[in-house]
Amino acid sequence: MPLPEVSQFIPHLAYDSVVFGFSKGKLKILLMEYHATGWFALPGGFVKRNENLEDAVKRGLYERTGLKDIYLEQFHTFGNKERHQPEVMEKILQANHLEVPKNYWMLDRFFSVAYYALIDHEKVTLTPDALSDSISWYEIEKLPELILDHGKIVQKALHTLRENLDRKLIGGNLLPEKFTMNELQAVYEAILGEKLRRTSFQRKMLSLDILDRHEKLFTGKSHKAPYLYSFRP
Amino acid sequence: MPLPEVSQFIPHLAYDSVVFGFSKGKLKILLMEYHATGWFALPGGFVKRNENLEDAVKRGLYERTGLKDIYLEQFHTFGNKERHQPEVMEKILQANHLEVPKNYWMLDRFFSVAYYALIDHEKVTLTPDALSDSISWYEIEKLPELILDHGKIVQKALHTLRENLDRKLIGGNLLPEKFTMNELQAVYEAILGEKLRRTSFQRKMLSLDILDRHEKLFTGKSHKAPYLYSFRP
DNA sequence: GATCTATTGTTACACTTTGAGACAATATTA
DNA sequence: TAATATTGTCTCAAAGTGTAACAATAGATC
Repeated sequence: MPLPEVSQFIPHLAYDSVVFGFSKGKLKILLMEYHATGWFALPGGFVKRNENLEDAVKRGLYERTGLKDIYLEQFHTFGNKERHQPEVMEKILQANHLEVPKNYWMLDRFFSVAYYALIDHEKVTLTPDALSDSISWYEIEKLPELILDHGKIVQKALHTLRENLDRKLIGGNLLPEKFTMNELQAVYEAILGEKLRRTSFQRKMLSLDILDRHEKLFTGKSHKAPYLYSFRP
Repeated sequence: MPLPEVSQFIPHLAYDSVVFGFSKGKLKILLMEYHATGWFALPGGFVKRNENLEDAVKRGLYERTGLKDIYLEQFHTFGNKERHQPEVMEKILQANHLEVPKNYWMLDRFFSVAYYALIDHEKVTLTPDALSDSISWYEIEKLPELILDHGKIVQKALHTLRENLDRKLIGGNLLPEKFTMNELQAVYEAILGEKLRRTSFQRKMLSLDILDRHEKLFTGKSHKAPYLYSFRP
């Protein structure tokens, strides 16, 4: 792998993405593990000289998840000078047997525009990039330590997600097309980190008039079968 | 005035600020008018190489308003490539009789991190910067046309301000230390762009338990005098 | 000083929303 | 057929909100 050249990219500017997914009742995010360092980081990248900011994020997400048309929200730009730790990036590059020139642009100070994404856990095809061993799901409750300020970025993403939960149609993006009311409630509970009342939740969701009710889902369990719902287009 | 050198600043990165004030029942923002162009813009600036992003914004606001400890919220970063219109900055510099070198850094593509600020209209001492004729207040309802995407930035700031109105203590930052309930209501109405019910508003504000009630304000008018309130520290 | 006017602070009442639980419906097992 | 677990709906109380009425009062008018 050749070293990226600064002529292709905007210097000093990067993005990081907090990609949320939901499976087995848990809220999870995607993390990358860099080669030979044991270091974990958010999936991020650089913006091309002639590329829209949001398109750069979509490009990065497409390369790593295979998904287009992802639900994306920009939530904060991190610009403290304490973010600048050139030895971190240097070690990551060296661990890939790359010869890092003096004053190489990737070692400069970077400002990072952070986005969160919501995706259907089942639909992704995870592909690590050239610098990393793996990209995979980690429970939001059990994250490893992350490089730089990525831990703070995750916390801020989660906080924003909670604030937006009532105002934007978030639940649907984390579930398949059709889902039961119980599954939707589990998503809300995982995001909020608290239990909700079943009856109140059902009444509230139905009163919002944003769900379509479909056929019942027979799971083979010995009890009443729940209806399937979808978000009204 | 000498041209700023790129060695001092982070290239490709700027900030813009939407500074809200309230007077005579109207919500207003600060705009600068550039020399000899008739062009209006938001107060903005660049980030020094060794400066925190937020400190750069505070520095710019201090230079223009004389205020420190300003209520600041970052709300979005604008990064579309359509923002890049080098002829605009070139004309602004030329109008100041500056010799603009070829490939001068200020003509490059810029990403702008946008903040809104809330200040007490009475406390400011407005000082234009070297490139502008004036900095002054404009009613949010009667803004002139702005350069680049600054009109969109204002709209997004206003939208965010409305969304945050219930969740953050916004009203107090736009008023003097002590104020009447009517003045507070006028701030809310100006931000939301709609009339509110007097009695519901009073009950709601008092029930939040965030206001201290002080002495009455005697204005000389022939009716019951209103109490003064302040936000509880 | 008595009365009038405009505005403020509070209360009353209807209506809506929410919390908490009860209850009926039902898919499968025993 | 009865038992069990879960779902969808309803009930009732508690809390919150829209609306209007009412009482309080600072100054003006007589």
